[in-house]
Amino acid sequence: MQSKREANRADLRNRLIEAAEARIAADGLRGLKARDVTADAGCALGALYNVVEDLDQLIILVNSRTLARLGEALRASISEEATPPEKMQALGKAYVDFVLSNRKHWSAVFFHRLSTDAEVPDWHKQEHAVLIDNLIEPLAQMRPDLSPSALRVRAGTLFSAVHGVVQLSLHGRFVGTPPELLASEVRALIDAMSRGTHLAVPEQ
Amino acid sequence: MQSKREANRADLRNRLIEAAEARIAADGLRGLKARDVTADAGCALGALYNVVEDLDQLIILVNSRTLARLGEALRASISEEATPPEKMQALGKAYVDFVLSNRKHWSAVFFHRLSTDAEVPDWHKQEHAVLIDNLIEPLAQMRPDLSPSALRVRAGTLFSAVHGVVQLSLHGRFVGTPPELLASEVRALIDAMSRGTHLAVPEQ
DNA sequence: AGATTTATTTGAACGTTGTTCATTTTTTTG
DNA sequence: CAAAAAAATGAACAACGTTCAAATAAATCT
Repeated sequence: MQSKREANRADLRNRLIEAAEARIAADGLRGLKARDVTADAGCALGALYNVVEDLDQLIILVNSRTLARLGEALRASISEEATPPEKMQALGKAYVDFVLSNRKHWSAVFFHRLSTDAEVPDWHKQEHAVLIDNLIEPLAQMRPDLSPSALRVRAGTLFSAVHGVVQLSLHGRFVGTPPELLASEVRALIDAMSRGTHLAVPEQ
Repeated sequence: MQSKREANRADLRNRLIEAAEARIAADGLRGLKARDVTADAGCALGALYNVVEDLDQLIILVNSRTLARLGEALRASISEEATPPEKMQALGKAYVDFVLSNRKHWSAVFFHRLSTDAEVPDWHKQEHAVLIDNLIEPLAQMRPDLSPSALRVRAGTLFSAVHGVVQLSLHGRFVGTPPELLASEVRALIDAMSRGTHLAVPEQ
């Protein structure tokens, strides 16, 4: 059997991901050093490259986990009996809450840029869908005129707008919403966009 | 006279800023290397540190120029006789246009993070005010109920929302607005927020 | 103008990165 | 249990940003 090899490999991989996750939580993306994570995971420096392509790919694996956790938080925030506008507000609040209690991890998801040419793998791009998946159903109820594809577009715009407010509030210089007003401004934004976004999305 | 010293100093500083500006335009923030800019500017590697604190500070100086150009583009986009909603739409369009034709420089402004502890100098934080300055007057006309400070907050939120849509459209993975729909989605967003943002901003 | 002091420019050298690869160690196979 | 295959190791490398003693240039003084 070759299961021992595979098991060890998977074990080390997980230890590295967890070490990287902890380092990012503590010191942010910039605080992630190959020598630190390998020391934390209890392996040699070079071992990292047996189990993972790159430091970049290790970051992607951590971001993948973060997106999964965020997706779960968003999904859990909507109760079946809420009205569509209530669901949207719940999602907005859940997003803000998640960001506030996972700031470094959230920054890693949205600030990480690949070093050189390399492209973000497709499977990881797809994982970002959790950011808008839960928006589509309530939005569809409020906008029966929109086609499924137009709905996806508008949901993406809605998320992006909320995300922008959150991001500049925490990372922006001077122009962002003051953090103590973040929650209420996001509420106002979602309110405005839920009620007021009645311009059509051009098809095709 | 000691003007020759000062002149040379200022000269080199400008050459370095321009070299850095060109490198950022070509290769982005990650493509900015001390050895490259000093070679481009025609000085020794160490000379950079006589004239500028840091590579980070050099980036800030480039970003400062970018913000000035952006501010000018925004100011120029509003015609005196336009209605407040028209002014807002003009600002939104001007922002999108500027980003599209200055992508790398714009990314540098919003993605640059200082390496270590150091804080962004206050004068540079203040420069970001150009992003919302032109929004306040039309917004004030549409929302006479808001106090000056509430107006600033709401203008910041409005800008942040538009900025988020633009950013995730260009840099986002999968969830952002498709670039070909960016202009129309920003229009819809501004329309919604201009007409619909009627929730109060809590004072203090 | 020439000598002296003062300031600046220089690039070799340092410390810290991510990544590689010959060698050693471990695991699997015969 | 020996031979073959795979994986783990950490020294070495290249590419960074940054520093600093030495060299060069500018300003000041007699």
